[in-house]
Amino acid sequence: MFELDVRSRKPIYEQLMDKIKEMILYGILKPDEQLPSVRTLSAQLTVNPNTIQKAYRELEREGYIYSQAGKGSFVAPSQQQPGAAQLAEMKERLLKLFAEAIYLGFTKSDIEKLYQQTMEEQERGKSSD
Amino acid sequence: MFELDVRSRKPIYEQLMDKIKEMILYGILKPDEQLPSVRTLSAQLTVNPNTIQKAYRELEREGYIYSQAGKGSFVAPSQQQPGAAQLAEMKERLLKLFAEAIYLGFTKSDIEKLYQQTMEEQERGKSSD
Amino acid sequence: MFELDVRSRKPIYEQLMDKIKEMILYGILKPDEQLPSVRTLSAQLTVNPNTIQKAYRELEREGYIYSQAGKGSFVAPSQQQPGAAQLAEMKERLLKLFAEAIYLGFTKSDIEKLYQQTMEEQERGKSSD
Amino acid sequence: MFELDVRSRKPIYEQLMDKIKEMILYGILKPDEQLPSVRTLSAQLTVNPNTIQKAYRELEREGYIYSQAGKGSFVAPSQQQPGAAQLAEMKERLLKLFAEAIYLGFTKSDIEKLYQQTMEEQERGKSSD
DNA sequence: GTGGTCTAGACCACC
DNA sequence: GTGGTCTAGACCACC
Repeated sequence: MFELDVRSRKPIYEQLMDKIKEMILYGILKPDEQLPSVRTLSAQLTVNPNTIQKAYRELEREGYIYSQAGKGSFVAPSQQQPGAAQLAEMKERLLKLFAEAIYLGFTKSDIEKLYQQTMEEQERGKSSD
Repeated sequence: MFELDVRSRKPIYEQLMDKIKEMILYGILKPDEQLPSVRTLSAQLTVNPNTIQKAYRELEREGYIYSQAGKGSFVAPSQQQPGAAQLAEMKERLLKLFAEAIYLGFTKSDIEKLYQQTMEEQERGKSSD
Repeated sequence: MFELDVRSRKPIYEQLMDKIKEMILYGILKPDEQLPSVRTLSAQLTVNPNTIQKAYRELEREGYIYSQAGKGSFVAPSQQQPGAAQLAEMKERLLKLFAEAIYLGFTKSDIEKLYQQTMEEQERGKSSD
Repeated sequence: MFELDVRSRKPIYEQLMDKIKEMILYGILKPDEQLPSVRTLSAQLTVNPNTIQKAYRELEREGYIYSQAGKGSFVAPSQQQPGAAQLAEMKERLLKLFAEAIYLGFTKSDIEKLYQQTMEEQERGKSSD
C-alpha cells in the first residue's frame, strides 16, 4: 500500500501524510471511506503507532480526514469553501514553483499539459467507483 | 538586502537559501556576480557565520552558486541543459502541487495567469541591467 | 427532535447531554415533563442504548433531570437556590471565557448584546406553553 | 509556577495550555518573553517532555506562542485580526455559557461586573512591566 | 542547549 | 477494536 523511506530527511509522518493526501486527491480513497486503523497501519508499515497517529491528527487538522474515537478514521468530503489564507498560501507556493520551473526551461505549454494531465487523473480516480 | 523572520519555523539557513534563489531566478542577481562574503552577510544580518556558511554550501551543492577559494562566492550561469533527473523531479513537484491546487478549486485559467505573472517578473528582473 | 453529528470529535453522549440541557435551559422542555425512554430515543437516533443511558445518568448527576425506577426520566424543576459552589464555579468559567473574549477583541457592548440575546431566547421558550 | 491535577479527567497537556493561556491573557507573560524550555518544565512538573511539547505545539497552532528549534519558545504578540471562524466560535461559547448562567440566576449586572473585573485584571497585568 | 521526531510500550474512554 | 493520552527514553538538526 505505502512505501516509506526511513532514511529520508523528510519525517515519516509527513511522508505518510503526503501518500494519503495523494490517494485522496486522486480519488483512490473516496469520501467517508474508512482508513486503516492506527494499529493496523502501524503493524503493516512497522512504524510506531504514535507516528501513524501524528499523521492522522495532522491530516484531520488540515481537513483531509476526520477521526472518531472508538470508531475509526475516515476520508473527509472535499471542502467546498477553502479559507482565504489557504488560497493565499497555495498561490504563493505556485508562484515560487513556477519561478523554478521557468528557470529550468518549462514553457507555458508544458505547464498547461501537466495541469491537464492532473485534471484527467483526478477525473479517472473519481469516476472509477 | 534580506529580511529574515526569526519567528518562522523555517530554519534561518533555508530562509537565506530561498531569498538568494529568488534573487537569482528573478534576475536580480546576475550570472558571475559576486555574493557578499560570509563575514559581511553575517554582520549585516546578525546571523551566526556558520549559518551563512551552511546556506552557501547548500546553494553550491544545488548548482545555484560556485565558490572560489580565497576569492568568494558567485552566481552560477543559468544551466542551459538541465539534467533529465532535474526535469523529472520538477515535473513530479508540479503534478503534486496541481493536484492540491485543483482540490482547492484553482482553474486552468488561474494557473495560466499565475504562470504569466511569474514570467513577467522574471523578464523585468533580467532586463533591468 | 435531535440531530447528532457522528463526525464530531465530541462523544455522542456529550452531544446528547448538551442538546437536552439546551432544551431545558431554553424552556423547550418544561419542569417535570417526561423525557423519551432510553429505548425510544435509542431507536429514534439509531444510537446504542448504553450511550443514551450514560447521557441520562450524567444529566441526573448534574441535577438537570431525575429518574423514577419503572416510570421514566423527568426534567428537574429549576433550582431555586443554586449552591455556593455552583455559583463560584460559574463565576470562574465566566471570568476565563471573558479573558479569552477580550483577547479576541470583544467589547463590553458585544458581551451585553449576546447576554440580551440569550435572555430573549429563554423568555420565548418559556412563554410558548 | 503551575499546579497540575494528574487525577483530573482533563488531559495534562490541556491543563498546561489553560494555565499558560491564562498567564498570557492576564499579561503575566509578556509578548516575546521566553517560556521555560520543554526539558526544564518537564523536570519542574515531573511530566514527560512529550506532554509538555504537545501543549507547546497546540499553543503555537492556536497562535499564543511561537517556537524556534534550537532557540526556545516565546509568547506571541497578541493577534490584531482574529479570523472569522475564531470569532464565530467564541460567540457560540459565550451564548452557551450565558444560557447556563441565566439558568443559575446571573443577572445582566452580574455579567457586566465580571466583564469589568476581567478587563481591569488584564490592564493591571499589562501595565506592571 | 533548544525544539522536533520517533520508538516501545501502557492505560483510558467510547462504542 | 477504535482513537487519544501519557511515560521513559533515544537521536537529530539547528544555533
